[in-house]
This record gives sequence, C-alpha cells and structure tokens, in this order.
Amino acid sequence: MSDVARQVGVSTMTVSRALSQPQNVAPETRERILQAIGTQGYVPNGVAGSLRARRGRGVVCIVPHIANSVFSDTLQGLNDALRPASMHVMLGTSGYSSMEEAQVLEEFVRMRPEAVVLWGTRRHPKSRALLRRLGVCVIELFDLVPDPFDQVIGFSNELAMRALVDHLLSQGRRRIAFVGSTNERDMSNTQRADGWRTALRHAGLASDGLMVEADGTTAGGEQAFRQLVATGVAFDAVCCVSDLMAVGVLIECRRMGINVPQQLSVCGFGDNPLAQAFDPPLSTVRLPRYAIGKVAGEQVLQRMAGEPVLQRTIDLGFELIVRATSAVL
Amino acid sequence: MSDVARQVGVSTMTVSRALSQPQNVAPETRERILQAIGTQGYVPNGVAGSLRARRGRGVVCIVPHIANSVFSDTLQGLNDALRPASMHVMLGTSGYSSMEEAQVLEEFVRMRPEAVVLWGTRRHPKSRALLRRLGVCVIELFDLVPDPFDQVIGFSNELAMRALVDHLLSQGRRRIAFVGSTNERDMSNTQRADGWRTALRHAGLASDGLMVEADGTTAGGEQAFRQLVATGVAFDAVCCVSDLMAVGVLIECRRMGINVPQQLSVCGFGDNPLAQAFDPPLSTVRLPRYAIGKVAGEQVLQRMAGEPVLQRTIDLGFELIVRATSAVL
DNA sequence: TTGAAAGCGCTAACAA
DNA sequence: TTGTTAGCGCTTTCAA
Repeated sequence: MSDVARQVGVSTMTVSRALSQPQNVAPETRERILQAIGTQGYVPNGVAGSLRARRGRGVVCIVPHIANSVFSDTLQGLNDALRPASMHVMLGTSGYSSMEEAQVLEEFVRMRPEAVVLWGTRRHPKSRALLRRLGVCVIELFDLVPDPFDQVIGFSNELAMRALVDHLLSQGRRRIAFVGSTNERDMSNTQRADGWRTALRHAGLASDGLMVEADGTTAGGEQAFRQLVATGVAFDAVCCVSDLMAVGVLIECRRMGINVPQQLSVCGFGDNPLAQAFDPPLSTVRLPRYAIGKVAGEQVLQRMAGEPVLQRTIDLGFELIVRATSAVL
Repeated sequence: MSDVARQVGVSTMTVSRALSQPQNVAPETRERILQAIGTQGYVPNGVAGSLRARRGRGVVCIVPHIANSVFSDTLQGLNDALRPASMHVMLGTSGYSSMEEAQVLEEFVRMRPEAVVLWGTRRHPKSRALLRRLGVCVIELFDLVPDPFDQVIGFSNELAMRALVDHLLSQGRRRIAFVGSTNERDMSNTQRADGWRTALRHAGLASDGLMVEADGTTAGGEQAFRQLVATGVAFDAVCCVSDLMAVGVLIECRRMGINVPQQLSVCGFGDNPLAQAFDPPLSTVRLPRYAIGKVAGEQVLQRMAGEPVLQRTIDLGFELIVRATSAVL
C-alpha cells in the first residue's frame, strides 16, 4: 500500500480511503490511485484489515462429512448466500463427533469469524463455552429444536416421518414397519422413529415388534429387511430412516420376489437422487437442504447488518414425494 | 494475551513462548500460564499471528459447484489431508466460469493463503497474474495437462474413455456411439470425446454420425438417445460422457423396449452412486476423486515443509468398472 | 529463563 | 480533501 502511495505522491491513508470510502477522495486523486493499484498489482492485505477490525470476514461452517449430498447441498446454499457479500466459508468437518467438532471449532475461532454455522444441535460443553465467549451469531442447522443455543434453521424430522406414515395409512396400510439406522450419531434417527410411533399411536395402531435397525447403508437395509421377515411379524409397509436403506429394502424385496407396491409399500427419507432413478422409483420426503444453507447465510448477513432476530427457530418444512413404491393400489 | 500475562505476573512474550516454544519456558512458569489460559478461556488471535507471519494458515479451494459429488468428494480429501496440520480450507465456487473464479480468487488472496487449489486448468489471465505475484503453491485438479501452471493432480479423461471403448470393442461391439454434453464448460467433454474417437480410429472404425450432444442431465440423455435413433444410423453400443446421461439413455431404452446389454451396450463415466444402484447396474469408469483432494493436501503440506516438487504432473489413474450394461454377451 | 522494543499492514480519530 | 498518530495482538530480535 505504501508503494502505491509513494508512486501517486499521497499518504497511505488516502489510498486506504480511495478503496473504502471513495466519495471522500478527490475524483482525480482517486483515479490516479486506482491506476497505480492496477499497474502495481496491489492486493489489499485482508489479514491486516481483519486485525484492525478485530474480526474477519469468514464464516466458520462445520459439517459432519462433506462428501454427502445432504451436507454439500447445504454448503452450496451457504456459499451462494455469502458470496455476494464478500464473505467466505471456512470449511471444517466433525466426522459426526462433537468432541472433534469442539477441537476444529477451537482452531477456527482463532481466525475471529463473523459467524459460526454448525450441523445439528448436539454440542460439546467446550463448544458452548467457546461460542458464548466468542459473541458472534451461531446458527445451527437441520434438527429443529424449540430452544436453540442462538438460532436454528431446519425442519421437523418427526413431522416429516408422521406425514409419510399418514400417507401410507391413507393408502390403507395398517401394519407399518420402521427400518432405523445404528450409525446415525445425531438425533435424526430417534426423531424419525418417534414420528413413526406417534403416527401409528394416533391411528390407534401398534408399533411393537415392527422396528428393526441396522447399519445405515444399502447393505444394512437389505439385512434389516431379512431380519424383519425372519421375525415372522406381519407387515404391509416399511418406512426407512433414509433412502439408502430403503433402496436396500427394495433390492431384498426383488430378491425375495415380493412385489412393490402390490404386496408391500416402501418409503425412504431424504430424496436422494437415487430415489428418483431407482426402479421402482421410491416414495420419500424431500428436505430443504439447499434452502437451509441459503437461509443460514442470509441470516448471518442480516444480523451483521444489525437487524434483530425475528425467529430463533426457522422451520423450512419438507415435501412429501409420492412415487411408485407407495402408489395407490 | 496480556490479561493472561498480568494474571501470572510475566510478560506477554513469556505467554507467547509457553504456547509456541514450551521448551524455552521454565516448566513451573509454563504450568501457571497454561492454567491461567484455561481459567480465562483465552483463545490466541490467529489473525494477529498471520499478520506477523505475513501469511495465513488457510488454503483457498475454488471448485465449480459444491453440490456435485465429484467436487465434494475431492473437498473431503483435501480437508482430511489438511486438518491434521491445523490448516483450514477457504471454500469458494466459480460456477464453471473462469471470470467468476478470478473474482473470487482476488478476494480470497487478500487473506494471504498458504496455497491455492483450483479445479481444471483453464485460468483467466487475471488469475494467472495474481497467482504468479502471490508466490504460493498452486495446485490444479482433474484435467491432467503436460505443462501445468505449477502442479496438477488428476487422471487422463482421454485414456479413461479409450479404456471404456476398448472394453466394448473386446466384447465384439463395432458401432459405438458417443453421447456428449453441451453444458460442461470445462475441457472434459472434449477430452472424453477425443478418447472415444481415437480408440475407434485405432481399431480402424468410423465415428462419423455416431456423436450426439444434449444437456448433461438424465433428461438430456433420454433426448440424445431419441435423437440418435431418429438419425437412423446403426449402432450397437453407446458411451456417455457421464453416468447421469447414461442413466437417461437406459431409461429411454427401457421405454423403447431395447434390451441392454443383449441388443445394446451402454457405458457411463464417473461411477456416480447411481451407476451401481440402477437396474441394470451401469458399466462406468471410477475416478480418483477423493484421492485427488487428499494428494493435493499432502502436496501442500510437503511443499510448506520445504520439500522439492518431484512431479509437476501427478496421474492418479482410473478404474474400469464393468457391470451389467456391458456384460459379456 | 525472561523481558523490551519494534513492526507486520491497515484504518479510526483527530488535525490541518 | 488530505495527513498524522496510534494501535489492533502477536512474534522476531536483541539484551539482560
């Protein structure tokens, strides 16, 4: 910067102003400064600016695992919202562990971010203490809870699963099983199972013996379905905690010669690209993944602009997607 | 930091040393400093540290679009490699535009990153000038070129497509069509088409009239296939520029009552999760997406450690995945 | 083993 | 409209 100032014959302060408050610099001077910046290829030092401002222009975002379309869609939304404001995303992963999240967070907080965006609402006590001291806005994603740390954006896992079960009930299904996952370390598996149980209870139906759990993969879905069949319990529909497991169930059905949806309805959760492409196409629930990230970014910007927090809990809803695996009989 | 120093009764310099070079501080003093840090919840200011060091601990990574598993897998690899070294990823997107990439890059460079990781090898002249001035290591991903800007990590699109065509030739296919995409703004579509053409030429076969292009989606694949059939040209195999388009081709085949692979072989590219799950499972090429990111991160760390660049071009290869759509007849 | 001084590059506040 | 001063929080250098 001093090089530019020297070349133009002004002080560094004038160069600084030409960049940040151009209206306070004589047009002719500004012109010469901008030209010198161009020829010298001067790029302002944002680190120094952040030190002075006592806060950077970064937004920390820690997700469990980047290579999972749920998270990457959300990251895309966050990025799209922040880019026009010249903010950048500092990306980290927790590997589904709140302990690891706390460690990553501690390191990232050193860069004095403008905001912190985290997945889920399970926080290590260290993270809570750190975030409280940091004093910037903290936005939690996906698991809607009534009393968030600061602000939460998501949808209700329980209501979404209830909508799925209600849909199956409306199709005349009465013995609706649930395939859960053993490796979802956040609360969504529990919340979805609760939704399934509640919907059945409201309809006056039993859920006993109708729940199986396995690894949250396609293979896990196959295994869970075999397990369910092996118990000998009667069922005419299966709700799965994820599309991946539902695809496993469908694969196993095909192997066993069970006709879907004639003999059995199957539903997934999440609207993975697979759900649409699979044969038969899978009924599922579409989640506002991109919107969650986008709205999170917009909230960050609004709060930076000093606007008050209107809603601590923002429900972005979900969409029931009925496809062939639960078609009308 | 001065708060901690005051509480312990030492200078800030001693606190700084207790953190960065503990062996140069009396064990007893160090103990008291660490304790004070704990009770006060002091978190070092990384911005100030970076200003002093004249370089941050961030690695800029700009990909075309985060919500695409090719890019998110690579980001995951980069993140995994960098995390143990306490480096962080500053994430940006170019939307497949080198102009937009240049703008994002300019803003990110202000934070004085330790390294820059970019997708592809097409750069805006402004980006090149900026990167040259920056003077940090620049790693380009995916499109292997012989003479990269600094260092490139990827695989050969052309060789991968040739391997696919050679596989079809070995199965007795002779009239092999190519379904390309009109919206891939990087070079990979061209390189893959070149691979297809070259493989046919080497086998003494014609490629004229056997290429169609459409939007790079499932719907585009369907449309391209209808177009190909409509031309009336004879063909016994179709290579697609992506799995998504190949799935579109398969959907259209099913609609037209064409048996795959009895009447027609179909191949995709990329090994999207879809490829395995689709019915019939799709033959394709698996790309080292995660490894590309991981190796990029490792290279950054090695070069930070002062190790020399052994290979400017790192070829991580690919893997031919033969599934039902091109099974032996 | 510890401390004092200086400065990384920028900008708020005040002065001219 | 422009310049001067001071300091953001840290660490390198030199001195004790």
